Amino acid sequence: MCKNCSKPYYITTAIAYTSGKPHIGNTYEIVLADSIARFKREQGYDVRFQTGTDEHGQKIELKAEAAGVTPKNFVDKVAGDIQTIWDLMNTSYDKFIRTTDGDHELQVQKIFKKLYDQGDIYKGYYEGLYCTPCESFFTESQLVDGKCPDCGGPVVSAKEEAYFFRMSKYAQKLIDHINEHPEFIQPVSRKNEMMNNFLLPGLQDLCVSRTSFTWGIPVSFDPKHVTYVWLDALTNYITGLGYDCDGNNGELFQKYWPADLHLIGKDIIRFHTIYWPIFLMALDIPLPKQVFGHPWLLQGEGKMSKSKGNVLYADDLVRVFGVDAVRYFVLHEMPFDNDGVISWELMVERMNSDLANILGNLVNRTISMSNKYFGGIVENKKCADETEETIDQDLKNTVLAAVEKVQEKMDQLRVADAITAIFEIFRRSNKYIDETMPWSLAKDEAKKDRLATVLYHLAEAITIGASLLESFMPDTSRRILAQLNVQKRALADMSHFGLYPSEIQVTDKPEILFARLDLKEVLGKAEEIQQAQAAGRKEEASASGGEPEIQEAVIDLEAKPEITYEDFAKLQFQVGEILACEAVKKSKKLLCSQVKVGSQVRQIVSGIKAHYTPEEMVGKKVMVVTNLKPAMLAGVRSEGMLLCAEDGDGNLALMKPEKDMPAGAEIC
RNA sequence: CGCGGGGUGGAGCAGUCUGGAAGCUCGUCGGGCUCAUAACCCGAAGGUCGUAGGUUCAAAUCCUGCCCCCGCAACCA
Repeated sequence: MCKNCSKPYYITTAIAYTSGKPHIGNTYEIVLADSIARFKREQGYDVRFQTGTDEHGQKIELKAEAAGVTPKNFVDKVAGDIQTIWDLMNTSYDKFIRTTDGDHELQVQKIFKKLYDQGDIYKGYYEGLYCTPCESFFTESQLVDGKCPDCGGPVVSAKEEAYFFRMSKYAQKLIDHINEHPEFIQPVSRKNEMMNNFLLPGLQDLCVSRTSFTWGIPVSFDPKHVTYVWLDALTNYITGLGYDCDGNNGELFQKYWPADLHLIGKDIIRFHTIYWPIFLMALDIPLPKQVFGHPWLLQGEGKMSKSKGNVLYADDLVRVFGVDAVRYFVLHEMPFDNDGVISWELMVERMNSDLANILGNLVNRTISMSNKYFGGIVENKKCADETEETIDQDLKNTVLAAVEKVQEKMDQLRVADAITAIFEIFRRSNKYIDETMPWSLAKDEAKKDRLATVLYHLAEAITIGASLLESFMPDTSRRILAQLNVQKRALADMSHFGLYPSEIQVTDKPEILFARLDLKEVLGKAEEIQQAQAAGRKEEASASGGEPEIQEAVIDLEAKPEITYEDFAKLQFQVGEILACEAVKKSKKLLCSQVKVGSQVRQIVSGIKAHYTPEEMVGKKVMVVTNLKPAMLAGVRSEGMLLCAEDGDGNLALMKPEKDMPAGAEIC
């Protein structure tokens, strides 16, 4: 009877990198996955939903060092924070895997060994240009004027021993698979991108080990190497199910693999549609059925950045709007294959218009009328004359059509469209109230049965709508159903309108589901949150006392190591006069100035195009570092550096002498 | 010619693959209603679908050139 019953469905998100707190864009992915997982359960599938954290790598090693803790302590903290946010968002994952889990690490080692033994992984050399003090490799194109882009020091050709995966061996097989399974990469537009840019030109072998850092899973047979990112991270999808390289796979693996859906950000599609399938082929494991690269959620007012203090975090948003409103927002506002926009203004608009007005108010007015006219008893009197019957039928049709449409859209992973379809029910219900005018019926005792019928239809429509809402706004769904005093309607029972039990008593105290918000107040809160961020969440010691002054943003920089006077004396600063200035062609940020310093004129390139026009640069006397080694920027030689002050928003101001001084004057 | 995404009424988007009367939500204006969270319902105004060409009986949709915006990358000396 139930065609999907106990049919397994395995869905995963990408594992979050534990280098810091995830912002709303990261959080979007888990909420999206959750809504799909919940809906699949609703459809009768036996769902397994896995998420987790990616915890290795040099970046974490360095961050932990900077924080003065061990890498393990560092990732324990961040992974905890991430899981807390996932839980706050009410996501129904079954497994939270961490790449530092013992069983994962063990399997990664075994997989590495197996692939090595069968010849897919070979030992070679990572060749490149190496900067010794930075302990980093660079490619030719990364170098700046032939020097290390980080420290400006010399680089030498060097080889680092490393293990590589022979990608080319499986390329044709993968190309065939992708061609034969057009649904494999979603949205389809991404498929061509992968084919044309990576697969067809020929795959390069992938470096899968490193010796330059130690925070990773050691290669069992060559412990100075640690497994490098993708072989470690991607395998979480199988190790989390109890995959065993020796063949003793756990029950979960047998039941749920291959995965039905890997939900990931569009930035890592390449790894999931090329490297991951090839690893699986090498291990002789079936490929996942579908990889969906979702778009990004972008901040309305420019790019999110920590220094601007405008990064949106789920917990901050939840404090202002509530969990379900934030879920609604990210799900609804995110189109299928374009990036979505998020801003405080848009969230307030959605909150007020959709959630408070259309949904919350509908539930509220319906329950209020039931109480007012029938003491809260909802009863289907099945009373309608011919014209009334037409109106009723249209309501029913709309509701049943929405049920169909939601399923159709969810099958295509078009979550935003599915939500829109649910709201069709609520919109139509509001209209139904106007068409039937219950307050008018209530004035005529003879129309009592018709009135009861109208209210019954509303209760039924709302029950179906609220039940559908469970996948997207679980808590709201539960609260509405509780007010109507009914159980959630199963999806399988939604093909008929009118299953709401007759003579039910609804609540006599309708609760406000979503209170309308005042935009100004919300923007005020947003301001507070931004300031808290900008202040680095520092406790403001002098919170009490003192007169409020016009506040200047606090900027605290990470302190650099102390230097000696000798160090300082190596620097030469002079006043320079800008004689001419023009934009550097083919560059977005650079201005090229001719600067008079003493008797010389030197050419200096600066990344200040966003802040100064070439015209206003001319004539300025500014502070110049004159003994900096010349460098090539965007193909233009730069012989020094103009000094600027930079505020927390990235605004720049050139440093000028306080009194007029001749070009060439030493600054000391 | 670095890679990619995009330019549709005031705002945010759909529609483009598979040409055939320009759609949705919000906002604005007007009207209706009063059960309800000043919420709900109806109507209207507002777009030569970035631009210039081309193909076609027909182009937002296909083709070509150009302009602009946004990510990434590279160059923030």
